[in-house]
Amino acid sequence: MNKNSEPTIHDIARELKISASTVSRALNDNPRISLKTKEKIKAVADQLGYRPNTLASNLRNKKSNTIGIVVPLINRHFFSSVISGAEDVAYKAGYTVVISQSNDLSAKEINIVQSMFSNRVDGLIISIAMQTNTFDHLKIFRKRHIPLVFFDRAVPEIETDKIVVDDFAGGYRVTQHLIDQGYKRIGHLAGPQNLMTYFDRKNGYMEALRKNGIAYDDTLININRLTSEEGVVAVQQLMSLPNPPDAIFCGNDTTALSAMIYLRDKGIRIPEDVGIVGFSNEPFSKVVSPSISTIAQPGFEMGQKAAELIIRKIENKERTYQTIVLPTELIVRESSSRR
Amino acid sequence: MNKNSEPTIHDIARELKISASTVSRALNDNPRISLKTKEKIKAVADQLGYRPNTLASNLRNKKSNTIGIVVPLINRHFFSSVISGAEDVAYKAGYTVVISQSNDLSAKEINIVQSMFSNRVDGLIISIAMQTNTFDHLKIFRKRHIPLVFFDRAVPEIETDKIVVDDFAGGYRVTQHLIDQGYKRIGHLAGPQNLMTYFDRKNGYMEALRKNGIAYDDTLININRLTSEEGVVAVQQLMSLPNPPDAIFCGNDTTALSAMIYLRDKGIRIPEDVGIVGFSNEPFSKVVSPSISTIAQPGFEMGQKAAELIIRKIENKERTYQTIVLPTELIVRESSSRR
DNA sequence: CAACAAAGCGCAATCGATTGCATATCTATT
DNA sequence: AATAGATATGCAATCGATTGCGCTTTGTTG
Repeated sequence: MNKNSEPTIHDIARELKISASTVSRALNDNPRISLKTKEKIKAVADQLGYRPNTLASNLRNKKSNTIGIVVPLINRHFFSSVISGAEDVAYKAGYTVVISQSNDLSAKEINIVQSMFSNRVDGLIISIAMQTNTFDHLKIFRKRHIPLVFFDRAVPEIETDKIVVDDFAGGYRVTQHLIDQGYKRIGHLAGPQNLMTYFDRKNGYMEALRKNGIAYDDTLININRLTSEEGVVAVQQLMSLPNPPDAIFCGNDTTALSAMIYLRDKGIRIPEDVGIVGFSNEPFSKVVSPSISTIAQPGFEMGQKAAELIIRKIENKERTYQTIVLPTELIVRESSSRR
Repeated sequence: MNKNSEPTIHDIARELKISASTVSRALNDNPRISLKTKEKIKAVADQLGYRPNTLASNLRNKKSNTIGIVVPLINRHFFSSVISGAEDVAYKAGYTVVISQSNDLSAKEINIVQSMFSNRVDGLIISIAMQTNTFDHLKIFRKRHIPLVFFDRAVPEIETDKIVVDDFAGGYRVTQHLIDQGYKRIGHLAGPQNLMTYFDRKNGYMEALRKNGIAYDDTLININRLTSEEGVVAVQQLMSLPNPPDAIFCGNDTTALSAMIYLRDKGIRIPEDVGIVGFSNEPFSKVVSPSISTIAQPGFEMGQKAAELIIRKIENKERTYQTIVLPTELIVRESSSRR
C-alpha cells in the first residue's frame, strides 16, 4: 500500500497473493468464497486497518446510500425534530443523511437541491421555503425517478409522497375550542397563503366560525410572515380596531408569545380579557406564563415517517404515492382557559 | 446516452464528436480549451440536462467535499444552532454537511464516526457523547491527517482544534453574581465530571466561592445527568438539607427550569427566597416567568467558527492547532435579581 | 477409470470524471 | 519554405469497488 493513502482491497489482495475480486466478495460475505479464505481476508483487512471506500462503492453501484433533507432553518425546534427523527430511521437502515437549510430563500433552495442531485442522493425529503413558487428544481427528481417526499410544506402540483399534519382540523379545533370557552370575536394571525399549511389553518378557522353561525369578519384576519416582530405589529392592528377581538388564534407559537407580551404590557389580562392560542407546540409554549394553548405537531414522528417512506420507495421501487396526514392534537393550557 | 441513466461527459463528447477530456476541461473552465469550444460544450450540456456526478469526481479527486458533524442530539437548541452555523459556512464554501446524532451513546458514536470515515469526509466536527471514554475511533482521524475539530465537549488527550466556551469563567461569573446579589449559601447542580464543560463550570463555581472567602461545602454540590427528572430529584435533595441553599447554580437551563417549578410548587419564591441561574441560554429561559438568568453560549457562532477552522485545515494543510475559547456572557434576568 | 458436476477463484470491464503526456494544427519568424 | 513555438485537442491510465463470465481444481458417480 502506498504511503499516505488508505489501504484498498488491492492491498489486501497483494498481501495474500489473491485477486481483488475475491477480497471484495469475501468482505461482502459472498457465498462463492470459502469460509477459510474469508477468514484470512478479514484478518488481513483488520490488520491493515482497512475501511471500505464508500465513494468507490457508491459510484459502481450507482447508489449513494444518502438521503438529502432540506429545511428552511435547521435551528428551529420543529425542523430539528424532523431531522432528528429522519436521521434516526435513516441511520438504522444504513443511510447517511445530508442536510441543508434554505433560510426560506427560494434561490438558495434551488442551489441546494441541484447540488444534492449532483451528489446523487437516493432520495430527497424537503419542506419548501416560504418564497418558493417555481418547482422545476424539484420536478427533475420526479423525472429521474428519484424518490421525493414533502413534509409539512408540500407542493400541491407535484404528485409524490407527502407527510403533513391536518392543519385544517387544527385550525378548526383551535377555533372551536375558543368558541367553547366563550370567546365571541376571534381574530387570526395567518401566515403566507401560498403555503398550504397556513392556508389550511385559516380555512379551518373560517369553517369553525361558519359552523357555529359566527359572521365572518375579514378585518380580524391579519396575514403576515409570523415572525416575532410582525406578530407584534399584527396584534397591535387587531387591538386598535373599533371592535377588537377577545381572542386571537395565532398562526404559530412565536406570534402567540409576542401577542401575549404585547397584551400584557398594555395591561390586558390573558386569558380573562383576551384568549390566545398558538400552533406547533414549541418547547417554550409549555413553560411560559401563562402557558400557551397550542396544536402539537409531531415533528420527530414526521421525520421518522418521511424517512421510512422514502426508504421504502428507494428499495422497493413502489410507484404509488400517498399523503400521510398526521393528526393534530389540541393542547389546552392557561392562555385560553377561561372556564 | 442510455435510457434511464443520467447524461455523462461522454454523452456530451459523443454528441459533439470530441473527447471526454475536452468536455471535462471545458466544464471546469480550463484555459486550455478555446472559448468557442467551451460555449458549444456548455450549450450541449444544458440541452442534455447534464449534472456532474459528484461521486465520480470525488473518487478521482480523493476528496468528498463533505464535512461530517456529530452531535449528541440534533433536536436540542444549542446543537441545532451549531449545526445551523456550520452548515451556513460550509455551504458557502462549497461543502456538503452530513449529520448524525450519537444520542449520547458511546457505541453509536463509534459507529457513526467509522461510517463517516468510510464515506471519506474531508473533516469531522464533533461534540462527544456523555458516555464516551475511549477515543480510538477519533484518533484514526488524527493518524490519517483528516482534520478534526471538537466543539463544546472536547477531549483533552487528543491534540487538535477545539472550540469551547469559557465554562470556567461562566461558572465563576454566575457564582460571583449570586454572591453580589446577597445570596449566602449557593448550591450547584453539576453535570458528569468526565466532561470538561461541566467540570470547568464546577471549578469556576468553587473558585468564586474561595475568592469570596466562602467556605466550600460539598453537600451543596449534586452531580447528576442534568435532565428534567434528575434535576427535580437533585433540588429536592438540596432543599431538604438541614441547612439548605438560598441560591442554586444549575448546570443547564433545563434543570434550572425544573428547579423553579419544583420550588414554586413548594411555595418558595424566586428570586426572593431562592435565586436560580441556569446555563446555555435556551430560548425558553427568556420567556418563562420568572425569566431565568443564564450564560449565553453562542451556538451559531461556534458552528461557524468550527466550519471555518476545519475548512482552513482541509484547504491549507495547516499543521498548527488552536483552541478557541469563546467568551461567555452572563445574562441577568429575574430569577436571580434580588436587589 | 472416465466423465461430469460443483466448488473456488481470477480476468477484465465498468461506474464517471480527471489529468499527464502526446499529438495535431496553425501562426509567425527568419 | 522551413521550423520554432504556440494553440487546441485526444489517448489512456487512474481513483477503488463490483460483477459477469470463464478457468482450474477437487470431488462424485457409474
